[in-house]
Amino acid sequence: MKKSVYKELVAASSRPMVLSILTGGENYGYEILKQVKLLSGGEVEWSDGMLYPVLHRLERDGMITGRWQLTDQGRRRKYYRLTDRGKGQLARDRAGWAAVHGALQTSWGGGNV
Amino acid sequence: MKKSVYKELVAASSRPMVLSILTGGENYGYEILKQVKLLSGGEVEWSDGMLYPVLHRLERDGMITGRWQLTDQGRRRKYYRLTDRGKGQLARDRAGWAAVHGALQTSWGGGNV
DNA sequence: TCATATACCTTACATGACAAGGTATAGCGT
DNA sequence: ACGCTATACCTTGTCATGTAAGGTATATGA
Repeated sequence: MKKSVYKELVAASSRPMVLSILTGGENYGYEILKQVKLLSGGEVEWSDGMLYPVLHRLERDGMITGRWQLTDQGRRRKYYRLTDRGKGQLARDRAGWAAVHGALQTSWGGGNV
Repeated sequence: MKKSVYKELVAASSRPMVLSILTGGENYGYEILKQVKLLSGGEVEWSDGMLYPVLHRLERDGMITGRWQLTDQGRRRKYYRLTDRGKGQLARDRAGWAAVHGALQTSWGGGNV
């Protein structure tokens, strides 16, 4: 597993990342895990033991809603969908991320790195 | 205090931000607090109760070294300086940040946000 | 005299990733 | 029939970290 990403960074990005992925339509945990890896070009790999609690919290807080579905192959999946509340949270998360990223960019550019 | 920045984001950015600020030369806690606010255009405001433990951890881990100094006005300050180890950590943090930021950018651009 | 700014520090509490474990089914090779 | 891998979900114990709230002390200006 790639370890360039420290855990605080995972914590900071998990909610906006999941919400953002769900703007592309319903999705389920195992697939989201693969999406994250794909979106980062293989740089970011989440553990499932971290993702499922994230999904449960988001559902508990009304950011997403889940429904169980059985595939033709006989596997059970829990599909999640973004709520209006989740869309609002995503917008706030993006704003926060932009603020911090901007400050880091400025300090990186301004310093003699 | 501005609250667009959730605490996980503070946790993810505190180390690279402090290390980055110290690439500009020696600095002390109270001034770093003001630098962060300045660098973010007022968007990010850290509490001092969060910063001091960060500085202590960084010093404990050999990323920075501190020395006490008395100003002409009779105030005591603890000035911190970046170590080689700290420079290496900053490089890794920047790489991790870039990976996650890239993934978020892709998901934001790819989704119908 | 009193409020504000400077400048540092600590503790109780809640949150969240990580490691490690678990359950169960499908598909493949031998 | 057996074992291995992938799919697909879940939980628990431990550790790290921000927040809120408190503390100490000095300088400056109204």
